[in-house]
Amino acid sequence: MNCVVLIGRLTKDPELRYIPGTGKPVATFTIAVNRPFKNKEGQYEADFIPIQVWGKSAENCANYLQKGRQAAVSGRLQIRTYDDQQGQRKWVTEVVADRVEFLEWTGRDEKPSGGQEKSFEPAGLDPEGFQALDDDDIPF
Amino acid sequence: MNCVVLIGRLTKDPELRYIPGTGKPVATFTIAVNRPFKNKEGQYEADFIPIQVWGKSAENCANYLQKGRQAAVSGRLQIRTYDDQQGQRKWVTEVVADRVEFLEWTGRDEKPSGGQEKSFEPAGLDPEGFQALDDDDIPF
Amino acid sequence: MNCVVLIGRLTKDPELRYIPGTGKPVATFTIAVNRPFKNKEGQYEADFIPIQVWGKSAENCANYLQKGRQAAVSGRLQIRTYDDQQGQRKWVTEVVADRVEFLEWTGRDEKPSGGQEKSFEPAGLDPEGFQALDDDDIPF
Amino acid sequence: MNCVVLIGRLTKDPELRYIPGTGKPVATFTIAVNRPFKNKEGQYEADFIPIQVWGKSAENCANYLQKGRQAAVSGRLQIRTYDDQQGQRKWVTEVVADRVEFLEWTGRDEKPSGGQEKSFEPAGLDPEGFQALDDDDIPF
DNA sequence: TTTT
DNA sequence: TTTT
Repeated sequence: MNCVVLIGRLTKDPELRYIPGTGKPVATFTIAVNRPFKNKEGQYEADFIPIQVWGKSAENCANYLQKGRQAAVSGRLQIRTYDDQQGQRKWVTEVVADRVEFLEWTGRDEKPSGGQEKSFEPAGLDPEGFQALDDDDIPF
Repeated sequence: MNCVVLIGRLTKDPELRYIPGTGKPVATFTIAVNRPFKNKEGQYEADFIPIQVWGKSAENCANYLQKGRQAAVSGRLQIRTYDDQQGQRKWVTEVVADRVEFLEWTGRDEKPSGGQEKSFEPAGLDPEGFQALDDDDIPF
Repeated sequence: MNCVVLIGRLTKDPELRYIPGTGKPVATFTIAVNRPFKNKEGQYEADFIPIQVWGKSAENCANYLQKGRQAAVSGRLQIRTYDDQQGQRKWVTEVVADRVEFLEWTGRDEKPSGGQEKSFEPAGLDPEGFQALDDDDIPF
Repeated sequence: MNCVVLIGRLTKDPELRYIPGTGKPVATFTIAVNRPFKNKEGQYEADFIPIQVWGKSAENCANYLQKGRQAAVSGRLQIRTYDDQQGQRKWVTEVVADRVEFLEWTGRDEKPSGGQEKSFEPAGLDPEGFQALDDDDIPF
């Protein structure tokens, strides 16, 4: 059993790539999850948690999410190892999402300046956004 | 282990009561959680899940949540039995929340018509909204 | 978002059925999830939570789980309505599992009486036990 | 919202320390969480996830958990930074547990050799094991 | 090395 | 740098 649920805001726009060979889409981004308590300095802090999403859901994230947007993510914790340029073994902990929900939608904030907006659909209305990911075995 | 995380919209304004004797606040409401797939008729459906919140968090819900608002709830599943007026034993399943986050805030949608708005703070900025509930043993 | 994780013991052996027409397997059982606190009488209580499992995982549950066994279940909360024999509308809350893990194995308690035992594999070693369920739209 | 639920086995005995000054107990250990799918080589792998537990629950873990034991952990993901001996900034991801359940108990496997056993109570029967942690602001 |  |  390995379940994670997070709600937070993107620190940057998602990055979308396609795995060479298979063409499988994968999106990565980081969300800032606010802590529910203050630190010693009386300030709220956040945890910055890297997210990995595969398949059609990855493309939805690339299309509909941007820096600052709020999202809910469910998935599993995964630890990945790699060797850096100096040959040092490194560990990365990330959440492999099986589901991403978009918690803000342009229905509300569209046309602030009359400009053309990205169409923005909540994941809850997008059937393609919900498919399970089954391609976790391809590391970067 | 008994963990539940839900995101949905309130079907009505929360109801706030105070337990006679102890004065302990408790809020109840129902959230509509959209299902991520269509039914046979090609329609999305929702599950309507009753929520129970205790303590200071109950008062925050009563102050900041209203019908239609989006909220994230974490807590535990609880089954409560009672006998109805006809003496029939009934079962109620509900989520006893230990945490409620408010996912929309008037910073964005304030003054749509110039009317006076409820002040609306995200739970993430309200330290009082995060305290753990410790009084789950008082049934209705 | 609708995520549930439970750990408890089966109150009875699972029941396995096959949906007429599709032949889709579905298993149902109830788990007793102990509450982490005492009631007013100083006793621990449990919540008895109905579980529904589909597909190959349903057959695994029927084969490997029995009354008293401990299991971990993850899935989503679902509320189902039906009309009883008296034409009364009834509500049932259940957890539709997308994953069931078996937390005890006969490696430890095998052959208590020398009798023939069900073969018992932990879910963690049974690749078939992990497949996602995709057939949640068939109500009973 | 930041919820994690894991089930796995301890890779080593827990380490228990007391924070200088406050005397607050904190236990740390790593659990191996098996992945539900095989890698390219046809082998199952595991994620090794560091856990941090505070307060009375920390002492319970130190007393009742050992290398190889199975445990269920719920809590939140936290990312901690520190500077190593070379002055390099490092990131550590860990789960701060608010609840640990012990999934095996000596009631079953006691006296394999007639030796004296640690008394072993499941967390579900140990009221002290369930108290909330409120001291997350003390880093190592 | 970050979101609001 | 790991559990069963």
